[in-house]
Amino acid sequence: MAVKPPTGSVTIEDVAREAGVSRAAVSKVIRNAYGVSPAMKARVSEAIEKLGYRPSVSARGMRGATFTVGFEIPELSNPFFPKLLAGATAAMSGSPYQLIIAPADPAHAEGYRAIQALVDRQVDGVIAVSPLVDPEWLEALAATVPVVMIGRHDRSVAYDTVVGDDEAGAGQVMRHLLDLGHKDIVHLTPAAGMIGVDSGVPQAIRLDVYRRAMQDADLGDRIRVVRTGNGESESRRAALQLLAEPDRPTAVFAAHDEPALGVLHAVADAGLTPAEVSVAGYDDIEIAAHPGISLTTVNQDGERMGRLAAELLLERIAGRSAPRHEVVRPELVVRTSTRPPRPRGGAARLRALGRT
Amino acid sequence: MAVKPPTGSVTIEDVAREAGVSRAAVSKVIRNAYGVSPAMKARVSEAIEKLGYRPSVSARGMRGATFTVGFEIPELSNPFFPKLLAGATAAMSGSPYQLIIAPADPAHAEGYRAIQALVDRQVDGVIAVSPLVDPEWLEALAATVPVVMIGRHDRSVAYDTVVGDDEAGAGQVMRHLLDLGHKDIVHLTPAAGMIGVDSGVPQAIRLDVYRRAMQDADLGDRIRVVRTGNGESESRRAALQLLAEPDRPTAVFAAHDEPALGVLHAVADAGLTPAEVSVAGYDDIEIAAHPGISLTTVNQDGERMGRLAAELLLERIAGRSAPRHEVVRPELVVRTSTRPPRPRGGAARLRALGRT
DNA sequence: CACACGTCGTAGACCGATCTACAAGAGGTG
DNA sequence: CACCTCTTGTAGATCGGTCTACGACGTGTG
Repeated sequence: MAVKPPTGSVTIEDVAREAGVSRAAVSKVIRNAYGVSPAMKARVSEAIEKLGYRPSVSARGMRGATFTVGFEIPELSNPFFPKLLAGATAAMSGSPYQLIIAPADPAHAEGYRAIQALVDRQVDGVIAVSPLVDPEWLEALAATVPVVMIGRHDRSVAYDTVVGDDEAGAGQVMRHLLDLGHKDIVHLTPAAGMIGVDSGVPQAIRLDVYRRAMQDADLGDRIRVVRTGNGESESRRAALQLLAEPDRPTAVFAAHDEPALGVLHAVADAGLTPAEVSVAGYDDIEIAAHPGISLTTVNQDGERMGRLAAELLLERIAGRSAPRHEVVRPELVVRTSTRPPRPRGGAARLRALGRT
Repeated sequence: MAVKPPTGSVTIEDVAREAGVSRAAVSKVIRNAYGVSPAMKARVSEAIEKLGYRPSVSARGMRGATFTVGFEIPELSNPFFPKLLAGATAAMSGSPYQLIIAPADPAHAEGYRAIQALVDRQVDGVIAVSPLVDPEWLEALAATVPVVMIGRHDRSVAYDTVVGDDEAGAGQVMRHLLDLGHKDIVHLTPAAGMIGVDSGVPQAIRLDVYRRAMQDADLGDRIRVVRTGNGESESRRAALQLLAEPDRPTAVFAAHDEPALGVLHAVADAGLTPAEVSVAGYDDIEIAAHPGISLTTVNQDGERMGRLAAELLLERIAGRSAPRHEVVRPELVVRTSTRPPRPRGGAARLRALGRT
């Protein structure tokens, strides 16, 4: 067996008695602090081993560090988030720090509660993915404990950030669609309530880029934004309605891969294929590469983002106070869900003629 | 703002001073224990509110409960596990308990480390999905803290279990494939090292059911088991080799949906479709229902399993000591990735004739 | 030989809560 | 009016570590 079985509650006191030394001595050994003779270290280590002693993190937390970092995350269902976690876990793997994850219960005040729960547990640092929490609140938080935020475009001096270049990523998607010849491009994005007013959440930026790209291509009058929840099923429903309209769009740019999957689903449900309606997403979740899906999307390298966040946090914990803001360059991945638009007959063509 | 900003470190002492009462009084109020007059409660609550006081979980943990339950989980990349978490989070949502998740770092002793980390942090209970940890170790653990294991078929009196009926689920898959007329059915399962010897892990049972079903159908000589890692890419490679063989199987039964996706991927890569090679999985992850995938699989209702596990754990924490073992009934979901086998020419037909 | 110094180990305060035991005061009863 | 009981609040020990201050014990130096 790799590990000793957990033994009821052996305290530092027990170890001290067993080794015939003081509590302080044992404490020194386990922290390998200065002032320990090899002989004593050996005796104490032996006692620890024999009794299966494990220091209580709670007791430790009362004075010093807990060697725990907290990762707050909204919904695990979107496969992009586990990528962040995987990256962070890997980066943390060598360090003495343990990662614990607090899921933000969507039923409760989005993020706040989960982050609070971590802080209450005396974590030595926090990584969070809550784009909606108030900047001032975060500043106050960051004054208490090192904080790294993922996916925020604001630049506080109090906390670090890791974020993808959504401007560039969304720009690439729009250029791609426009280059293919699409003009009726709909943007699918989370409901307004889910995007803070100019909070700089990624979705808000993607939306903005969409609008500007359409304007710049002289398609300002064809701008159309559909709001829907995250998750496949909601977006599928929304897309079904959209596709049933007489002059349906020729392309849909979804703010994330999950809703994009919903749109693809709807396209299939409506008896259509990407040849009729192109679909693009954002994140490049693993399944997007599957031949049955083959979704054009933007790769953000979530693992790298998670790794970066963990590294920044460890630096902060180690003492750095100057803020750092890392931007990860995204990359368009073209697959078969986006194709040139097919010329259509009837109403759409007439409308197009009437306009030009 | 929904929540007060985190204020440095307000202790119970500060609150007591502010309200002009003793520490013990404040403690009583926050635990809403007996012996508090409405007047004092009001004064104290006001002080708590005013100072933004939050009790330290570490300090609490030193004597009593931490109101924290730990969830150990291997790899988040398989979308089935987040389902468990979602269920547990939902079930916990009403209770005063906070869920924290410890990812089992695959680089380190599988599960042990993560579970230990949780116990070190004084959680009031543990839910774990480590099918490989030693039963004796678990018994020792369960003597210390309430434990619920997910996906184990052993029945200890020390800990509760929540598990799918893999016998039934795998049986349904095999019956389905055999009914369709398949004879050359390959089973894809994790490498032997990943399945403990008769530890009763789900994969071992599915494998066993596969073997017996083949025997019972007089296809004992066509039994073929391919070992591969979890994850899409490994199984995809393995499947590509398999499909390149002269007499490739007509159906593949994968022990999980993730490897099943890999097989589907390989089928497409090889220029084939499920009409030539049927594929079945297990778990019914969300994407399986997507028309581009349409994977026949077994629904396990992961959310329900997570919810059950959380409920059992809360019961244990509340004092129950008699063990409970919940079995969730799985259900075959037939989609288009499984179809009747096509008669083939050449070698395969000759071989078949020679046998019969 | 007295003194300073470096090394090793210990005593005890301290962190922030909980919880037991007890005291003070209010109200009821014979 | 003494006595009992019930309610309400407090003092102080306690949990298991960390950390500072200090003492004891060689060793080297003038």
